[in-house]
Amino acid sequence: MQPSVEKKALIFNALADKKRLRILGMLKGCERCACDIKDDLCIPQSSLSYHMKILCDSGLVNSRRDGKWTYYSINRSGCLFAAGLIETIPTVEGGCCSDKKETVDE
Amino acid sequence: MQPSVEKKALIFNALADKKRLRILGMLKGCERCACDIKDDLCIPQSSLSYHMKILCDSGLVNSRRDGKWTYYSINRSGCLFAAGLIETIPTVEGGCCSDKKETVDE
DNA sequence: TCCTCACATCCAAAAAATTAGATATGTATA
DNA sequence: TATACATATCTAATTTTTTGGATGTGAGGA
Repeated sequence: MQPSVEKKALIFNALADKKRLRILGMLKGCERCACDIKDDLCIPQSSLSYHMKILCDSGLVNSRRDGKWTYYSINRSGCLFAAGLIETIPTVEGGCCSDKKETVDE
Repeated sequence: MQPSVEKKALIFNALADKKRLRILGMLKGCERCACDIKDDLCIPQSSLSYHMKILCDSGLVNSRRDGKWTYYSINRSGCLFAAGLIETIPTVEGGCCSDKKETVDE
């Protein structure tokens, strides 16, 4: 079953920001702590926290507390889920719009 | 090669809005004219035009003029491209962050 | 040509997202 | 316990996005 438009918007909104896309790029293949990301991006700590919350709430990023530090990493299954949402955009699952033929590409 | 963060943000931003997600849902499998979408969504014509421009500029939707009407449809290759962008979020292509091992899921 | 229709664009107001300093919370260390 | 540190949350200001009426454009039809 497809999630609600609210849930989808939450996920894609997390991806719709240049800073957050850079953060995801920094998390490729490796876990990183907040201060590390903050230094690389040269943004205030409160701003980093704001963006990390959006990324975590979307399910695209995991967070893990270790003592004083918070480590972030890519949530692979969250990313696959999001990719799947886009892949199904062109597909008709239940039979919409009065059984018209599917559109051809260009 | 990966597109710029600006280009990625443009694409995901198009998907990050409830109205635009509903529009994409309406275009599943069939082409629709602007007035048709406007009536279904119950929004002013200028607002619909605004959202359709964002969707077209992102490459997710095609537009076709036929006389007085403009028909919109899903751009399948645009959607596949966008899905691919998400799929590659967890993958390391060039070897980033000092050769650390890739993170495991959860 | 004049008129109407479908749609795009313009513009100012409203709403939402982002920023960054201040403050709060939780953890380790002395 | 007192302190320092890392991060989360709060808050107001700023920026960006969205809205919707007004206007412009281009395509038919009379």
